[in-house]
Amino acid sequence: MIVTKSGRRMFPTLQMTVTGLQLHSLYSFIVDLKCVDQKRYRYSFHQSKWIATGPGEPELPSRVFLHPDSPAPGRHWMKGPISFDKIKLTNNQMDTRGHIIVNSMHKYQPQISILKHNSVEKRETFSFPETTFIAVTAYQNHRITSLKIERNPFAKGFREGDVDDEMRGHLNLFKPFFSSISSHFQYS
Amino acid sequence: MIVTKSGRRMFPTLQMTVTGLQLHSLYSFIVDLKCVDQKRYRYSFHQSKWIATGPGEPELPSRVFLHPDSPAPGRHWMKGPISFDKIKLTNNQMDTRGHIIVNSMHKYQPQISILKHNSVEKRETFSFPETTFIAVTAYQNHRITSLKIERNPFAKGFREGDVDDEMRGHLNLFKPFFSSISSHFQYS
DNA sequence: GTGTTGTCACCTAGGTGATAAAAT
DNA sequence: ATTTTATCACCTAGGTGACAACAC
Repeated sequence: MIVTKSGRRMFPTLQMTVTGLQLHSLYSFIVDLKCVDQKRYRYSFHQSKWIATGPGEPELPSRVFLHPDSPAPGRHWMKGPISFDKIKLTNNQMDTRGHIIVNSMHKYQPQISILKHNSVEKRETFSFPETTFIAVTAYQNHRITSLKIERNPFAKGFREGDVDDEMRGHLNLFKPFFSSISSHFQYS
Repeated sequence: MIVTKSGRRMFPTLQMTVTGLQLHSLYSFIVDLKCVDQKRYRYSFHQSKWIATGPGEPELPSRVFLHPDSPAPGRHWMKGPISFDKIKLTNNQMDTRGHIIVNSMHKYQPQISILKHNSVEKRETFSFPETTFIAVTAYQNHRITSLKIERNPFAKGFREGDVDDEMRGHLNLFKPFFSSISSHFQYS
């Protein structure tokens, strides 16, 4: 995942559906990033894979992303997929804009917390392994670059089309969808 | 104010500051448009003014604009000016997008309501005379058109500049501000 | 004649990876 | 040698009034 000083969105977007909430109780949804191991990674071009290369940076002041709809009744959250597309990542430890701070070349696991606003607050935290990533300031793997260019609408300018837009639209019908990672959670 | 089928923002933007709210009580802010008289208007080019010309259209199904921050604690609303820039007006009576429906060539008075979410709900409605307007599908008065072009950033393409942007920036320092109508209310 | 609609060029605002320069 | 930064062209997304065509 690309990380910049001014903050970069995640792509694909973190997204989830949830069932089992109480229709009229208030909930908040919070995302944070857990550094999965205290290791620095480097990409081996020969082996085409990431390799852990020893002790990483110290843990960073942890920031969280509060979903802008929070707090909202269960009814609202269950209307459809909950999208975290406004999350921005930065490697600037002095960031003042509230973005989530990460160390480049480190591996992260997004965590989602559901906060239930009752007389007693209840917090439940969970994560989906399919959403782990390594933060970078420049892509290390050409196939990741291609995937992002193909799937992110904002990178359309880098697509080199032997097919025009209309034809591409038809072709896309046969490709797996990949503009968000959609996970599901059953609240209980 | 221009009105279209698909919905048009208001310009200048409705905006207000409020004091006197309880810091931790929840409030919602609601805007609606009151048809000030059941009259249709036409613009007299000779007299350079609007003239009432008899009975207007029947009252329309009233729609309201709920400020997207609602509900929020008093503390939030008093942090700074509350902007209603997302309001959109339409003349399409079949509108399905939740925009506020108005009749063209009729005069309207925006109303703001503060809803206090307590054990007992309290609603207080008020309006600022400086924000009345007549809805149109095309500008009738050339001086209004000029004002909008001068002040609305999105209309920059229609400014015919004998001065470049940097020079204009300096000149603007001497002009009265007119990109929003900012009113104040003391809650009690 | 009068008012409305759809389309357009021209903007604001901001999200992409490429690239060269800089930092480490 | 490796990683980071700043800038850029090229997009998405959507807000302007002008204007010609249209409806009544």
